[in-house]
Amino acid sequence: MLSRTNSMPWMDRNKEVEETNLWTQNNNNGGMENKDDAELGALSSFKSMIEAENEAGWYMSVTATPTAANSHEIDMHGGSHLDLGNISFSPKFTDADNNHPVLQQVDSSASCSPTSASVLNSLDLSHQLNYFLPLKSTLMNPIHRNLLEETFDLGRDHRFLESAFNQGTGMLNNGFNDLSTQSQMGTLSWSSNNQFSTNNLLQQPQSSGGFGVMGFGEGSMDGNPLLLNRSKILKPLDGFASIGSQPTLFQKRAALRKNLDSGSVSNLGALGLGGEINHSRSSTSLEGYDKKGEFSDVNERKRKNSSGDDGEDFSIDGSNLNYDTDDLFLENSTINKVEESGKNGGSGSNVNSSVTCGGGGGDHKGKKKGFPAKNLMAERRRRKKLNDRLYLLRSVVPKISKMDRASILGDAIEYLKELLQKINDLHSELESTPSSSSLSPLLNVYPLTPTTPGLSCRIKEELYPSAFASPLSSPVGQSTRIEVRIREGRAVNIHMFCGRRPGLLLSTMMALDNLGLDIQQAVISCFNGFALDIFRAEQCEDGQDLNPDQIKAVLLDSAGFHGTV
Amino acid sequence: MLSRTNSMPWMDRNKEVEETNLWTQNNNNGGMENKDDAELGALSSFKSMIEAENEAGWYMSVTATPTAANSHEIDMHGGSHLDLGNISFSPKFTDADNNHPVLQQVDSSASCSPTSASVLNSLDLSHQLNYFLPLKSTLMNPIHRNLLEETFDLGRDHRFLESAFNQGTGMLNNGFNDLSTQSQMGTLSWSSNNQFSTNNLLQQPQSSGGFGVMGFGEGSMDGNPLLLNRSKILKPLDGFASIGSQPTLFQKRAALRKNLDSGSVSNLGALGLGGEINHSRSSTSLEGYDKKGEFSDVNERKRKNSSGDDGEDFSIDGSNLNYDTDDLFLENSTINKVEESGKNGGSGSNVNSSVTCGGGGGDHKGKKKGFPAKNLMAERRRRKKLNDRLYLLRSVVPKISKMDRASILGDAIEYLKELLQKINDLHSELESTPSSSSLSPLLNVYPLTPTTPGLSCRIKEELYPSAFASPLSSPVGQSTRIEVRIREGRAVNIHMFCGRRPGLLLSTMMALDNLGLDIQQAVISCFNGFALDIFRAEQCEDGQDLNPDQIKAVLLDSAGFHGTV
DNA sequence: AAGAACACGTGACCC
DNA sequence: TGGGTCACGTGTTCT
Repeated sequence: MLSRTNSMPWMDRNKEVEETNLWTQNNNNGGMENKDDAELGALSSFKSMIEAENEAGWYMSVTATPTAANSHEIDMHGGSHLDLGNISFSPKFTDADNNHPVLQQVDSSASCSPTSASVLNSLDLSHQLNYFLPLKSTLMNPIHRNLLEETFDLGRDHRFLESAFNQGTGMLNNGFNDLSTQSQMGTLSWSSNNQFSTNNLLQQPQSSGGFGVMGFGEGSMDGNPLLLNRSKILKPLDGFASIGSQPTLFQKRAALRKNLDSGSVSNLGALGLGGEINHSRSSTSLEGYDKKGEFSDVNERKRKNSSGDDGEDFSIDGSNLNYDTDDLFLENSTINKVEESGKNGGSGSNVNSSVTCGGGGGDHKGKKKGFPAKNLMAERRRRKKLNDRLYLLRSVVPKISKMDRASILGDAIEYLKELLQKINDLHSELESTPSSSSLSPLLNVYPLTPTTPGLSCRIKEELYPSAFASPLSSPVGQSTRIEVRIREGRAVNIHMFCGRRPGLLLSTMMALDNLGLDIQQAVISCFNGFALDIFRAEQCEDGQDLNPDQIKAVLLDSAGFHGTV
Repeated sequence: MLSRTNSMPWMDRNKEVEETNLWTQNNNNGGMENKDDAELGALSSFKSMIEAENEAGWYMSVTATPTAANSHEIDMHGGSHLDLGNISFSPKFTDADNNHPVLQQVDSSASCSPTSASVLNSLDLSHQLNYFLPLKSTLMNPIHRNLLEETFDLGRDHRFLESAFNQGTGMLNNGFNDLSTQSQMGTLSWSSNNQFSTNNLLQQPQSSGGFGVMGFGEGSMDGNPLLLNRSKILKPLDGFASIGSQPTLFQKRAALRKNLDSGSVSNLGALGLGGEINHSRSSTSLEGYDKKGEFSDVNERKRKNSSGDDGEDFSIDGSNLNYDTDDLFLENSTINKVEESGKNGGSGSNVNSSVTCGGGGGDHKGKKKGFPAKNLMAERRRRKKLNDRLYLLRSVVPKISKMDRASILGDAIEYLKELLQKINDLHSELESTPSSSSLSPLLNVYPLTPTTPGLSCRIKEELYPSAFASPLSSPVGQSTRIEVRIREGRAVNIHMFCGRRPGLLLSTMMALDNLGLDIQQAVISCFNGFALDIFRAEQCEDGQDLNPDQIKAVLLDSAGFHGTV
C-alpha cells in the first residue's frame, strides 16, 4: 500500500535525468590528467537486451551517445578510466528497420592517457566478444556496433547466462587490433527493435532473460543495465511496457508511465515491429515500478525523456543527445522528487531527510544546505557508471556463472587467472621452442608474465595434471544442444552449441538456408566449441511452417549428430 | 551536531558483528548447488595493508578464517562463486617476526563446486600476483601467503596505487600452482604489525594510504577492506587507532572507541611492534568515526569483538573463529542498533523507517515485521563480499590507475583485453614455431584461443593493413570493410564488416569454404550489419597459398560488393 | 519464510 | 565550493 503510494512519487523521481555514464567526452582528453588512467577505449560498450522467455516483461535499454558537445561526463571528472576519449555519432546510424533511434556510445579511440597498460588500447575486444541476450520475441536487435561504450545491457537472469556460458559459448578472440575501434559509428538510432551494439557476444538466449533497451543517456541508468534482466529487474519494465513500439521509445514510455498507474501493465505492442516491453511479471504493478532497483533506472530515464521531450531527444542524431539536457532534467526531477519525497518507495524513509533541498525533510539534520539533491544525482551517476562497468566486465568474461555482481567479479577474477595461466603456458611453450625470442615485442608490455627472458623454463605444464576436467571449455565431445523456438509469425530463435568440427559452420548455414530461414540476427562463435545463437531468423513466406523439432533435427544432422542430443 | 549524536549509536552499531564473508565453508560443497558457480577457489584472498606515507593513519584489517566448523558463510548460501571450499588453518602460521597473529583466509582447494569454469582452480594466482602495499614505517609485513581468500585489504589511496602501478611494480607470475594454496596456514595471529597475507603484491608505499588490518570474520568487513586506505577511509581508523597494539586489536579498538569520543585520536602505538593505527586525518573525531564508510566497517568489527570477546576470538587457532559468534553478535548489535536507531549517523533518516523492528520508526511504513535488522546484516555481508571481490580483482590486476571502484573495474577490463591480445599474440607466435602442438594441453581448457590442434603455421605476418578502417560496426550501407591477414603457414585472420543482407552469411561461408579455409576460431554476428571476425582459419593443405587480396576479393564478391570497398 | 540481491537516498569525506 | 566516492541502512523483489 504504502509502497504504491510511494511508487507514484518514484514515478516522478524517475523523471529525474539519469546520468549518462557512458558519455564519452571528446574534449576530455585534457580532462584526463591521471596519467595512469588506462583507457578502455577500445572497449565498446556492450548493450544487449534480454528478453525473458517465460515472462512477457521486457527491459529496454538504450545508450545514448552524446555528441562531442555534451560529451563530458562523469568520467571526465571522475577517475573513470574507461572513458573512451571521443565519442562521435554519425548521423546515419538510425536503424532503417525501426524508426526508433538507438543510442549508442562510441568508444572513442584512445585519446587520453597513454598509460603503461594502455598499450593495447587499440585492441578492441568488443568485436571479439559479443554476448547477446536473447530477446523474447523477435525484438532483440542487438546492434552490433563497436562503438557503444560502456553501457551494455544484459539480462541478468542467471539461467540465461549460465546456460550460455556453460556451454562454452565463450568466445573471444583476441586477435585483432581493430583500428575500427577508433573510427566509428555513426548515428545512433533508437529503434524499438532494440538494436544494440553488442560488443561481445555472449549469449545464448536461453531461458528467461530480461530484455532491455535503454541506457539512454549514459547507456544504462544506474541500475537498469543488464542486470535488470533479473526477473526482479524485469518487472520494472512492466510499467514501461509500451516503450518499445513504433513511436519513440521514450514517448511510448512516457505514455506508459501515464498509463502505468493502472498498474499491471499491458504489454503494448507487438514485439515484431516496435520494441515493446512486456512486463515480465505483472507484479504488483506500480509498486514494483517505483522501487525496483534497476527498473527504477528505467523509469528514471523515461522520466528524463518524458519530462524533457520524449522521443526526439533521443532520436539523437548526433549532437542531440543531451547530457546536459539530462542533467537539467535531473535537476528538475530532483526538485520534483523532493516535492515528492516522503514517498521514495524503496529508499523510503530516507527521502525525507536530506533530499529535500529546502524541503526540510523530516530529518533533524538538514545540515547540508540544499546540496543533497546534487549529491543524489552524483551518486546516481556513480552507481550507473559502476554498473555499466560491471556489465562491461561481464561482457568481456566469457563464462559468467551467475549474474549477480559478486559472481561477475568472481568469474572475472577466475577468468583472469585462467588467462594468466594460459599466457604462462604459452610462454613456456614458446620458450621451449627455439625461435620465439624476437617475435613478441608485445609481451613485454605486460607486467604480468613479465616476459622475463631469462625464464626459459621448462615449465611445460607439468603443473597441470590432467585432472582438469575443464568442463567449461571443453567443447569437443560436449553434448550438442540445440534449442529452437518458433515465435509468432515466422520468427525463429535458435540456440545451438556443440563441439567444433571443420565444415560445421558451413553445413549449419546451409542447413538453415535449406530450411528457408533467413538469419537476421545472430551471433556465431567458433572457438573451442561451436555456438550458434540466432536471435532472429525468419522463415520464407513460401515454406510451410517449420516445426521446431524439424529444425532441430536438421541442425543436429548437419552437426553430424544424427539424432543424438 | 546531530551527526555526533548519531555517531554514538553507530558506535553501538559497530558492535554488530560483521559477517565473515570470507569464511569458506567446508561443508558447503553441498551448499553449492549452482552448477555454474565457478570457484575462484584458487584465488587466495588478497589482503594487504597500506600505509599512508604522509599520514600516520593505519588501517588494520585482518581476515579471520573460520575453521571448518563455522565455515558456512555467505557464499554457501548465496551464490558467491569465489568462495573457496575449505579453509584450514595450519597452526604454524604465525609470523615469527612479530608475535602478532595474522588472520588469513585459506583458499581451500576447490572443494566445493566443480563448476565448469573452475577447471583451473588449482592454479593459484595469488602467488603470481603479489601486490604489496607499502607500509609507512616498517610495519608492513605482508605475509605472503596464498591462502587468504577473498578478503584483502588494500589501501585505497589513489596516490598510492597509482604510483605503484605506474612504476611498473605490477608483477605477476603465472604459472605455478601452489600446492601451498591448499595447504595452509595455520593459526592466525593477529599481530599489530600488520602482517597480512598479501597474495598479490601490488604496492608501493607511496603516499597516503591507509593501512588496515582487520577483516576479522569475513576478511574485511564490508566497507573496510582495502579501500579504506583512501584517506577518508583511513580516518575511520583514527578512532580505532589503538587497535593494533599488543593487546588484541579488537580490544584495543574497543578501548579506542571508548577513548574515541574525545575525538581526534591519538595514534596509539609505535608502529614497530604492535600494529597501531594512526588516524590519517584527525578529522572531526567521532562524527567521522561513525559514519565513515569503510571505517564504519572497522568499527563494526571492533564492535563485534568488543561486544563479544575481544582478542581471543580472533586469536583463532582454528576453530575459534566464530562465524556464529559473529552472527550472534550481529543480532545483538542489530537489536542495539534498533534501539539506537534514529541516529544512524550517515544513513540517517532511513534508520527510523524500517530498521526499528518494533521501534516503529518514524516512518509510516513499518511494514516489514522486524526483519529489517536481518536484512541489514545480510546487506552488510553482501557489501563486504562484493568489496572483497572487488579488491581481489584489483589485486589481480597489475595496473590500477586509480583505486576507485569504477577504475578498478575499468582497469580490469582493460587488462583482460590485454591478456587476450597477448594470448593471441603468443598463440600466433607459437604457431609459427614448429613443435608446439602437443605441448600445451592446457590451452584447450580455455575458451579462448582454443587449442585448435591443427594449427601449425607460421606467422608471417604479412599483416595487411590495407585500409583497416573497419570500424566495427558499420551498419547497413556502411562501407564494407574486409581485412585479411595471412599468417605464416596457412593461418588466416579475417575481419569483415558490411551491411547485412539475406543470404550473406551463407554466401560468405560458402566463399570461405571455396577458398579452402577451415574456420577454426571466429565470431560472426549479424544484426544491423554483418560482422565476421575470423581469428583463425586455416587453408587446406592442398590449396595454393592464398593471397590476402584474393580472399578479400572473394569475400567482397560474396558480399555483393564487387570490388567496392 | 528466511535469505539474497539490488537500487536507492542519504551523510560523510576528499579534491 | 562542488562534484565524486564511499559505506550505510533501508525497501523491494526474487528465490
